[in-house]
Amino acid sequence: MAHDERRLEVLRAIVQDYVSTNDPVGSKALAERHDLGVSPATIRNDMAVLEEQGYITQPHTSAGRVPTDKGYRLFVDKLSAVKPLSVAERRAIERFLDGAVDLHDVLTRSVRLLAQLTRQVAVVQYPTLSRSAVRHLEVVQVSATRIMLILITDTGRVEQRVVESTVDTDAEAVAELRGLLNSAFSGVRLVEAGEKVPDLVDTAPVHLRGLVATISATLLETLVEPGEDRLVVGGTANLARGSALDFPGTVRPLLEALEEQVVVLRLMGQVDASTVLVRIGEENAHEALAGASVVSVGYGSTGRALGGLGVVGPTRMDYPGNIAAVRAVARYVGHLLAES
Amino acid sequence: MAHDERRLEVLRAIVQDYVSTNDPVGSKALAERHDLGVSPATIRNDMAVLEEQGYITQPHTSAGRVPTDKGYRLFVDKLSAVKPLSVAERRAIERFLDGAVDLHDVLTRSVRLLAQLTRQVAVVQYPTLSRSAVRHLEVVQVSATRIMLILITDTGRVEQRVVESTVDTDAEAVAELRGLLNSAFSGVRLVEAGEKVPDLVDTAPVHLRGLVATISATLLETLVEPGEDRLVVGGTANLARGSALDFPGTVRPLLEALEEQVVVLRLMGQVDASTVLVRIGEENAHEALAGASVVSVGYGSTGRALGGLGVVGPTRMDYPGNIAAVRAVARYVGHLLAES
DNA sequence: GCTTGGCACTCTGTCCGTGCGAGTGCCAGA
DNA sequence: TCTGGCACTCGCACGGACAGAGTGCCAAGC
Repeated sequence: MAHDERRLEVLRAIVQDYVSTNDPVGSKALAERHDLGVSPATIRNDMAVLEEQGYITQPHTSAGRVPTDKGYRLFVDKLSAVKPLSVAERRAIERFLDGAVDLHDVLTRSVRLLAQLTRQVAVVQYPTLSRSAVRHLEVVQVSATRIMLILITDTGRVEQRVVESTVDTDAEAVAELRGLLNSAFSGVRLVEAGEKVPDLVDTAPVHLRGLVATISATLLETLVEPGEDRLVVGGTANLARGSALDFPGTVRPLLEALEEQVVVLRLMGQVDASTVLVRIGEENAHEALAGASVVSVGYGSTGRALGGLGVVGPTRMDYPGNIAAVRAVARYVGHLLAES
Repeated sequence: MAHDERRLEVLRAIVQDYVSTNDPVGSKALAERHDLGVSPATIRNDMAVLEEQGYITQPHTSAGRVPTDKGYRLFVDKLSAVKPLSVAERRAIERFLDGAVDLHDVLTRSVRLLAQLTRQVAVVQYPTLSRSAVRHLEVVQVSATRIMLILITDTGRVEQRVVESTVDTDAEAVAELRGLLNSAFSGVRLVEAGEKVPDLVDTAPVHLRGLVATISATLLETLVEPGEDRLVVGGTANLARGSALDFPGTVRPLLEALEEQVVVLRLMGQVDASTVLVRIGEENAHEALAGASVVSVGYGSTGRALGGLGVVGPTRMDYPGNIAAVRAVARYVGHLLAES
């Protein structure tokens, strides 16, 4: 079946040429640029079969062929080798990320780096709160009747809430409360901490019980329904590059989806830290992303993903390169967050 | 000088028509749509003068006239009345912003709201750290040799840094340190707090002196060189609306500038809370913004601006409407931040 | 049976010439 | 000072011609 093999080789060549030139690719050009060992006429026959099978299509008669979503899918699954990053790129990642001072800084730098490496739109999700643990709970008295609760997670995220209290509170009570909360919750996963809140009210020393009761609702809310997960987006300027060619109508729906965040966050919720997920065109099951591909992976040192990151671009993208870049950045971010 | 007056009336009509229709406007259309009381021929004479003075220009012979930057400037300064927001809009602002739980939430909502009201790109600056005061300084022991410093400002911003310590530290010392820092810095402006750091090292109790010395460098850095000011951007999808018409080449440089942030932050540094600043086209003195206008104002309750917010769009924008929207949102954000 | 060269066919993108309409500038008259 | 009229200038849309790219098919060769 040298037959089938060559046909796949033709598909690979089509994808590679189309990705790099952005022109529908014809049989003659293929024969010239690749050593397929056969004439254009033979390639034409193969192309006819590939088209019938749905891997490629022609925009119009007398134009070259263009891969379909299905064609890219086959390419990604079977035809593309992992493209390792160059030493220089690897070093650039380290240099770029090493100066980060806190979580926000790490994520901002990552998103820029990723956008630069791939020349696509990059997205990085904040570490999911539901998978994080409490590092510290801080209580600050803002005024006589207002208390601020600050949650710091093991990944460095900070969430804050202000609680109105009907009773006056003194500094000593605040200190006690702080101790109470931290001995109860430090190191505990957020979900589990949430479950423990009712217990806390019951077991608190009598003189603190009122205070604990007052803050418990807000505390619970902070722990179990923490502000929606956030997303850092970068490199949107890359959308304005070949837009007319890459995105049929306009980039507007895509920009809207990126700002809406919720769509992308749903995608990011599906990643795990070991395998890179590639969603091509219609596979995205969301209209705004139908013309786009998403390459994403989870980051996190221990195997469980703390969050996801990835790139969004036209289906006509350099999959091997983007997969490699996304994986490399994710790995490095994972290391960084494990350290801090 | 009824002369000059009518001529200005003509300019105003041109700006209004051009903003709403996006077509170069001719003398005939002008005479029809506005009650200027004179014939198209007269208007043509006025237009010739306006063109000579540099207020309007024609894209090519036999096209209508289009306002120049100078024309918009005159319109903004002299010809446009403040357009008060409708009650419904005012109520929408309140409804939209009232549910915010923390600073990030306030700013994110504001930027969305502003983008929606103006149909332009909206930007909101985080409260400038240099103008904020310390609300609370928190010290958390992360491990035996690592301490995390957390700065909470009176505007609700949170900055965090990890300090490596060579000496082991116990919980009691941390608590003492926390007390020391807060009694020294609570309520003090960041800049001034930074100046007090050396004193602190000298006056600290002997048993804490080593610890204080260890953290003082990081503390100083956190107080006086706090992470660059941040910007929240929203509504970039609005750039993809009439782009071909509004922005000559492409929106790419503009998107890049918005992501770079530094250019926009510099603009925001110039605002104050009382007057709305309008920069039109070339006035922006930055290439990427040369084809755009920026409407910005500071927010903050007390008169001193905590930060800036505004919109960026094509020079062909609804100035009165955008000015009103920007001012209204800034006022409301100021109230919200003063409360919390 | 697979491959190849040749050939006719189809379609797009481009160039050019034409006609139309919008809008102007100028001038003479009110 | 305003107004109506008129000639003039362009840009743009339309349509036909043309070149070029690429295909599909067929008959011949290995």
